[in-house]
Amino acid sequence: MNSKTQMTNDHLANLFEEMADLLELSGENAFRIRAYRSGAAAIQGLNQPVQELLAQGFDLTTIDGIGATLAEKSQVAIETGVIPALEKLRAEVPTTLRDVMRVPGLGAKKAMKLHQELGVMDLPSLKHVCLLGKVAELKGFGEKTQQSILQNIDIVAKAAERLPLDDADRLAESLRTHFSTCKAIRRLDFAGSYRRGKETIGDLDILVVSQSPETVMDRFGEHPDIAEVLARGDTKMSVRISGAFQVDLRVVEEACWGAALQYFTGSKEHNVHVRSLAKSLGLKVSEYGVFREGDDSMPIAGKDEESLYQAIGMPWIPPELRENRYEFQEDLKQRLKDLIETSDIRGDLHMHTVYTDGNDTIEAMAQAAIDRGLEYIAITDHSKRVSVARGLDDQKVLEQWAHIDRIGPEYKDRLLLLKGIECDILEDGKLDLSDECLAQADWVTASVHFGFKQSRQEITDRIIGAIAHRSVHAISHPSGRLISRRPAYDYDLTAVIQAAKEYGKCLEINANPERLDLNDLQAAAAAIAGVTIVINTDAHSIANLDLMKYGVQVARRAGIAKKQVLNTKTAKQMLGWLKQHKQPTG
DNA sequence: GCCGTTTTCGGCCCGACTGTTTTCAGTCG
Repeated sequence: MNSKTQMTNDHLANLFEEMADLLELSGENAFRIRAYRSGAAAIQGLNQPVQELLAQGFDLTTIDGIGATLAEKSQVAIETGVIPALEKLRAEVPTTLRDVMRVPGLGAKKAMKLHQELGVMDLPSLKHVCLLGKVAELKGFGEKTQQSILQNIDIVAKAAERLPLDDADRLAESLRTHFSTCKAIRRLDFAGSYRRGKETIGDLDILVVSQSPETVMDRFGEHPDIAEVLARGDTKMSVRISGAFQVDLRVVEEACWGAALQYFTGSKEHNVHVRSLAKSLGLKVSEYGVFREGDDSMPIAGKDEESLYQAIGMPWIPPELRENRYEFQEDLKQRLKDLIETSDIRGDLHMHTVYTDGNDTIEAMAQAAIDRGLEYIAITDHSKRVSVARGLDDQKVLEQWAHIDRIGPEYKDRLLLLKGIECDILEDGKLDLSDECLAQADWVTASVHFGFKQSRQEITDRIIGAIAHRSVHAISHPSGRLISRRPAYDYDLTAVIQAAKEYGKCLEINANPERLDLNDLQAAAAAIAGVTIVINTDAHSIANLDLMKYGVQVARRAGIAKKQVLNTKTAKQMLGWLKQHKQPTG
């Protein structure tokens, strides 16, 4: 990597994660390993690239979890593209052993033992020695371990797959229904990253109150999608459902429901902080409750989450914020008071109809919006460059807007119907429709759908050019990523944010679970800079209008307040905003 | 390796489960 190439925060964090893995394989001190992992997490949690921070002379050691060593290594990594200590480790420990230690049931110690005793280098050579029966002969291993490795080795790659939020919702619903007939259950909820609203879910955690864990686990085992029971104890059971997805069940006593829910909701980093905080107050927090140090007999809190947080001097923290990012900062109380909720949303400013690639008519979308309690929507079909979607040219979009003008009065007092367009930002930086046409729109959101391979500068210039255009109100799905399918194009988000701020334009959180674009960190950066956020479904059908909650979850995770989101305005306020942002023509 | 209204040294969250042990290490979350 040369100095002109960007070193993203993800890339830098990955280097530290690799350091941690290789140190772990080398048998290093566990706390040193943890330091690299939390350093990686801290970097991933930043909403501005480290490269930019360094260029501004920012002191990285002011970041929690980054000390002198990691700051120094970050600087070197960004300047040279490599970390010398990591290069040295790579020469000593095969980096492919990282896959081996990810096989369920194996860890660093066992992976290293397999390497040293049997010459295992990677997953294929691991499979080979298992099939030869050599693993079972190793001290500390056995027949069962060998069998489990063989069973699990092929799902290592698949296990990396994470469920999008809507799929996770469907699975959770199916499980809830499955358990609804189980009378032994007094209380049931989902915890983990699902409850925190992370953009993808790695596994699902179910928490249950019951006097009869046996009955609940038996019922769990009857779910038709279960491929394998991974573990079953007195209170805890783990299964793998079809594919590689894992679901964990934990049965707890009513008295420690809150402590257990808090614990299993995580994040791990949040919990470490909570427990440290407790410890500093002479308390101990576990999934069984809050205890006075040295006295495990009687919990002083933990029946519900509120009491747990109260015991450590904190207000209840919404799950979306539990990432050890902003929730322990001074301004928490104000932040909680203002935090956006799905019920704050009054309009949706990005959706498609049968005019292009949507499934439903304008009238159907309008009625569905009314049914969902929205006060206004903008119809924003594609412009002509998106030919696969039969995008609209000047003439066709004017026809559509005439259609909206005709039917608009029918919805008077029920729904404000805005004439909008999702206008492509072309490869040459121009917009896909004429200025005269765009000037007649109520709402213009601009998007990049093509030319993803252009240079960072070119794409950045295209987006900023659109932001500067007098008819444009917002940029949709600003990064262009599709989760698990396509990375974001290379562009300068910081510059885009600055331009949006300067021109008073909005940046979108696209609520489609495949996009969630901006993501939580990017949205936080935009909001902190003072950019107005708009949360839209990008619906291509009536049903898609229900995706709004996923976009709101992103905003909540970003700590965004109701007032920072454009479409929390009432219809009247929205009209006022549009009038105010109408640029003089000519 | 990080961090500090008890600490610049000496801590670092805590418990369940499995497989291999004969009292526990490793793994997982």
